[in-house]
Amino acid sequence: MCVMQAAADRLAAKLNTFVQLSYGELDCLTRLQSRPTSVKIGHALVQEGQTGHKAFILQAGWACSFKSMRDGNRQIIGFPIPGDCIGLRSVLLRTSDHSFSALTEATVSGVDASRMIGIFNEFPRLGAAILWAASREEAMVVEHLVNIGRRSALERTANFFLELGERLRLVGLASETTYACPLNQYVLADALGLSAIHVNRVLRQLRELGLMTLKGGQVVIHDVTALEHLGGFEKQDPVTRT
Amino acid sequence: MCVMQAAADRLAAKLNTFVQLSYGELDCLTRLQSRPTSVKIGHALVQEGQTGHKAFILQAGWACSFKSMRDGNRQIIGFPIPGDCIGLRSVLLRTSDHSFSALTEATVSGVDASRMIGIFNEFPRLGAAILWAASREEAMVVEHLVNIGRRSALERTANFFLELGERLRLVGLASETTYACPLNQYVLADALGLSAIHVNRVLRQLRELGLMTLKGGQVVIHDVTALEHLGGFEKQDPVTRT
DNA sequence: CGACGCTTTGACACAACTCAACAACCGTGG
DNA sequence: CCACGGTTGTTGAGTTGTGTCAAAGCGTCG
Repeated sequence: MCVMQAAADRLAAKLNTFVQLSYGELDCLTRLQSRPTSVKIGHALVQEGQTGHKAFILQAGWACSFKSMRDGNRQIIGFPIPGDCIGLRSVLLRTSDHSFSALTEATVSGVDASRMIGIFNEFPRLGAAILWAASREEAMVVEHLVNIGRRSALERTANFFLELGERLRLVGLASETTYACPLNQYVLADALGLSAIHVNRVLRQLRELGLMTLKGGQVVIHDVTALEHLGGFEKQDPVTRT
Repeated sequence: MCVMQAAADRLAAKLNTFVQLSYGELDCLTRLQSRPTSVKIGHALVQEGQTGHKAFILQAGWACSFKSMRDGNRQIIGFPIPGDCIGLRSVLLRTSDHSFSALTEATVSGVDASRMIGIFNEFPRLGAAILWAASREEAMVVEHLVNIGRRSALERTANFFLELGERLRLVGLASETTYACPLNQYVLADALGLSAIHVNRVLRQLRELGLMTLKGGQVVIHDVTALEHLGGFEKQDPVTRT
């Protein structure tokens, strides 16, 4: 087992949960990525409408993917956390349909787009693993869609923080009831499809109900069961390997 | 050019727009699919939470993918149209996170899940093409998310019918200004994140503004420019082949 | 210290939901 | 042929959730 290697490279660690990767495949993944570089806060990684991009693997820090609209509003699609791919789709579709920007100082490794396609010839299993990762990402977007489309602001927010917590826990960045979360109320509003002011009201309500608190970039969940019930949250199935 | 073959199989036709497929690859696609079978209206193709499914290619008719919630509500994720994959993700993730059901009489071809994985070894380029198709699908979900999250009911509905029209036009099922659309107001409500009654009011408004009409399963767009402006609609980029 | 970013609060407006009823349409069976 | 029930569409009245505007509180950092 290549534990060290897996720990050093979050992408490998992630794909490895899906298919058991060989040394050759792990090596290919390593060569695919450039040396990690750091990104300043607020800096855009991928611009909407751009062509011929790179993709990135987020190694540390927080980012968000979003689409901005003509009226100046924006909708945040998701928050990549360490280990997640950024802009994978833009490599395949050749043109990005949304932007990415760093929410905190972050470090990313670039992935060479042209070599990406070549992988499918050289290491087909790796291709399947990447497809699997893309599918997981899409499943998250679907969850997000359901959340916004069919839940009230309160339920929606509860669900959001539970889901985020679960994802962070999978990569060791959250405990059972607490995690660091640098998202401010404006960012949350853009993610939840609410106004920033209403996010504030909702957070207060969650606090007053004794369910959870977001203060100083720290989420603390006081009553997991009640919060899960409110948010209509169901635990994810564990991953089965192929 | 295998025009006949491409026309006979909608999946091949679709993937072929991305990578130029060889005879071997086209043949593989054909073998991958079972003989088309017909599905009764309202019948479920994939059940949420099921494991070990097949995927399907929709050859004719309408379907929808949706997630249902504990309170009986549901959110429709998308409407596969002929040529689209159904349940591709459930094959990869091994467990489906949402359901599919037929909205009209439909015909589908089954795809064998186990062989699906094998494709990546035998025909890597085909794997890349499938990944590309999955990416397109995800881009549609993202559009849907933005639509629901950041647009008013009126804008949202306008955008929805324009987007649907464009997709149908790509497969020859819509003209510039009109297309058949068997979706009733309840279904539209579940897709747009609105109540059925409000959908009715919005449709009336669109009608009274002289923008578009939905009557008797037929969408007629009266003023494309104005509708596009209202819905914040931007035409898709044409596909570039690899 | 002031400036700035973020949070909090209140008052009010408006969009969208709910409930309740009715109208049009369509296939079915008498 | 008409009467019927079921489904879908239509409309109005009243309620509620969420957005908007305006202003003040708080921390942090220069």
